[in-house]
Amino acid sequence: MERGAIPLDTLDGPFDLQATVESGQSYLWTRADGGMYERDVAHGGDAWYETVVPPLDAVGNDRAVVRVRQADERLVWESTTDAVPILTHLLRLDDDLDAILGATPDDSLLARAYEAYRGMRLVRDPPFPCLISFICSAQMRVSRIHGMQRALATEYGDTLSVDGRTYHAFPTPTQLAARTEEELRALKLGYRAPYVGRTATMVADGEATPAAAGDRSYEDAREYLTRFVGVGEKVADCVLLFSLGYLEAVPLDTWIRSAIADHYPDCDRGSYAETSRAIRERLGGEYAGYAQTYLFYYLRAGGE
DNA sequence: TATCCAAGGTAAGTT
DNA sequence: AACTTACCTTGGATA
Repeated sequence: MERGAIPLDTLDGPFDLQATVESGQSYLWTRADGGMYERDVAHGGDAWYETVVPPLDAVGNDRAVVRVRQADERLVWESTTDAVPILTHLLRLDDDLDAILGATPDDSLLARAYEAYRGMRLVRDPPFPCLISFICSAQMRVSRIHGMQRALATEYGDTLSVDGRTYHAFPTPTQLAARTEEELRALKLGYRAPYVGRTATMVADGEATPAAAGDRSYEDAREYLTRFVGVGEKVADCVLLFSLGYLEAVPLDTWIRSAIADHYPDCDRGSYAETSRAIRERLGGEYAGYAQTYLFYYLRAGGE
């Protein structure tokens, strides 16, 4: 594998790999020590994280195995190709985090969340795996969502062997579409199994693709994504925020809804669309999704 | 040890 | 359009 390192002082603002990868935005990385979401890694800890990256339109890469760890103020990587453009894309190393956080409103809850997870960035997950991940996320715990994605990759994705280690790529739409509902239920997807199968079939058949939402304005893009089975407004917002770069998207999940009830009650406007507009405005508009993701991670970890 | 419950919601059926 | 209800599974809480 090729090796390299990205000095973190070349970025605009801080970076925290553990917070970025384990905050519940992406379910496509695994920690090499196996402790993902379960055993604590101190912020700034030096665990290896690894993933198989599909070809990305924005990067122009071939499929690649990427391993990365944060140590000594650097992002150290090993990869089957040059990982710098891939990591820059996936982990949003090109964001000016100081400017983004600086542009959000003066708010004591947000300030505590920013302080607790200083350096956490949003991710840019590959669109199809992101879509499937969040279809699986309905009424499910973070660690189990991750387990489902690992099971899908292990069972139905390509197996790669590099330097004596085995990696599993996330299944392609065609690979997933070939599975029956019963097979997917056997992976403990529950009632999400037919959603995953039918959505994979839609993509495999060329009927629609999540990346196609990216050409639209934010609310049109959200509406577009709800054509996929198992995708409502909340899951659509997750795909827009964590894959397609709509940083204004604020997924109204259980945690942000409780934050609205406790801290921004005037933003509860009844319907998803109207509440979404109100909280988006309250969290600063353009980068409201950054604020949402800090709040989600902070509140889920027990912060108040 | 047994039971209960909520987990990053959505689809389908009613009013 | 807004409101109900069913839905798989399981780890952790409660009895």
